[in-house]
Amino acid sequence: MTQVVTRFPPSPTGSLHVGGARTALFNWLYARRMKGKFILRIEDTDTERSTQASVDAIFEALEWLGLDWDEGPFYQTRRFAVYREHVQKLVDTGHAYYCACRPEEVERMRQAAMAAGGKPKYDGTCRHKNLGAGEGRAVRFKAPLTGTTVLADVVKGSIVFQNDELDDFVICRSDGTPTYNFAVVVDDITMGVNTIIRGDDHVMNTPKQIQLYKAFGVPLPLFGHVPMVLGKDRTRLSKRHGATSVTAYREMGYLPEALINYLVRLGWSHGDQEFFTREELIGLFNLENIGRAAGVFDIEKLSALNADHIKAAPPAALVAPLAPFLREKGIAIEADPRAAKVIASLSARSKTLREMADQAFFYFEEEIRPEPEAARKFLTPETLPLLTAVADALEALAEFSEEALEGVFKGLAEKTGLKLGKIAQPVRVALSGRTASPGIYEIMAIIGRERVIARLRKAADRIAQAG
RNA sequence: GUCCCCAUCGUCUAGCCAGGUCCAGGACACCGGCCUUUCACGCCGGCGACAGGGGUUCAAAUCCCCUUGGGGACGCCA
Repeated sequence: MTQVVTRFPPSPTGSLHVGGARTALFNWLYARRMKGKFILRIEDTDTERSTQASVDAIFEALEWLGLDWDEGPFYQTRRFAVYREHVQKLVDTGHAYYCACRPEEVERMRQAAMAAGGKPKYDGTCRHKNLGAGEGRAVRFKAPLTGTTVLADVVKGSIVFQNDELDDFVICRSDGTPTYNFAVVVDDITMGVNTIIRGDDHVMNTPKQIQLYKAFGVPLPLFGHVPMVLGKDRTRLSKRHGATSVTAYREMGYLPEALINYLVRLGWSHGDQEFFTREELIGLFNLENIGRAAGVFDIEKLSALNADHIKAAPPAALVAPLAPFLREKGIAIEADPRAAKVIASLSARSKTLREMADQAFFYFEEEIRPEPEAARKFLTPETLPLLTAVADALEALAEFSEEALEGVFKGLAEKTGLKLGKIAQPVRVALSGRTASPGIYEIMAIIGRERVIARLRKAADRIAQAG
C-alpha cells in the first residue's frame, strides 16, 4: 500500500475563503487519517492577479486553522523549467503541437461552434500543420476526437465524458507560461500526489487532465470532487453573502476548532454525531461519507457549534484566544490570575469570543458605569440601604468564599423578608452595571472583596447624590 | 446554447449502495415548559421533509425512467 499524498493548491488572488478552507481541510484530514503526506502548492502562474499579500493571508489562515503541511510551499512560478521540459515531452511524442492562431480567430471559432449548437471549441486548424516553436505560438494538446473518458470519482461515482466534447486546449501560452490544467497535472505527477480532493467546480477539467496523465503514460490519481459551499440564496458562496474569508471568522470570535467542525460537517457525516474535536476527526474522517449535494453555509449553526467548543474548552486554554478581543477594549488579561475564572463564568453564556469579551469587560473595569436602564430600575433610594447592608456584611465576613457569600444573602433575605432576587439584582447592577451576568456569588468571588465593597459603596453614593 | 452534477424538515444531515424494523432519526433555528437571584447552560415537549409523475416489486425515501427545480463548467483565469 503506497502512502497517500494529498495537496492543497490555492491561487493567491485573495484571502482564503471558507470553501477553499474546506477542501484544504478534507485533504489535510485524509492525509492525517491515512498517515500520508499533505502538500501545499501556490498556484501563482497568473502573475496579473497573484499577490504576496494573498500568499501571506493564506499561510496565516492555514496556520490559524492548524492545518500544517508536510511539503512546500511550492510555487509554480519557480517551476517553469519543469513545465517547459514536460511540454517538450508531449510535443516530441506527438501529443501536442504548436498553434499560430490568433486569440481573435479562436474566439471566432468558439462563436461558430456555439452557433452550430455545440460547445465553444478550438477547431483544430493547426493540428496537422506540424509547426515548430516560434514567436507568438502557443502549444495545444492533441485531444482524442472519439471515444469516452471515464472519471471514477470517489464521491460522485463514475462519470463518463464524450471525447468529442473536448477540444485541443492550450497547455503552454505563447509567452511560454503553462496553463492551469497542464501545470496542475505536471505538478501532481512530479510531486507524487495520488489523491486529489477538490471542489466539484473542477469536474469538467478532469477529463482534460486524465488525458494528460494518459499522454504522459502515468497512472491516474484518485479523484474526489466535493460539492460546493453555497450562500443563503443557493448560489456559489461569495462576498455578497457576507464574510467569506477564514480570518474574518477569527475576528468575529470563532474558534478554529469550531470552524473546522462546522466545515467538515457541512458535506460529511459520521452518523448523527455533530460535535467533533480535531483528534476525533483525524480518527474518523473518510471519503465514503462525503455527501453529493451542495450545502448552504449557515452561520447560526456555526455559532451553535462555536458555543459548544467554548464550553468544552478548558478555561485556561481560552485566555490567549480571548486576549485580543479584550485588548481592543484596553484590557490585558494574559497575565491576569482572574482570567481563567472569568472565562469559566462566561463560557456557557458566550457564542463567540467577541461576545465573551463584551461580557467579561465589567470584571476588569476600574469604574462601573451602570447602563441607564439598569440603574433606573435597580439603583434606587429603596435599594440603597440594601447595598450598604451587603457592603457592611462583607466587611465583617471571615472568609470571602461563594458559600459564605450565599450565607450573607440568605441571611439578609430572611432579616428583611425580601426575596433573594430583590437583593441580588441591585447588587448585580452595582457590580456589573448590567441586569444580566453570571451568578452573583460567582462574580463577587472573582472580583474580590475589596473591589466588590468599593463598587457597592460607589453605587450607593451615586444613589445618594442623585436623590 | 452545449456538457456535467445534485435533489429527505427553513438549514446541515442519518437512512439509500445490500428495498420491509421509517406513518422517516439527529442537529441548528423557532415555539412551549421545567430548573433558577438575573442572563445563559441544562433537561423535557412541540412545529417541521422523502420535489412531481410514471414504472419494477407482495413491499420503495431506498431500484429504473421522465419531468421540474437547483448548482456548476464551457479562456493563451485558476
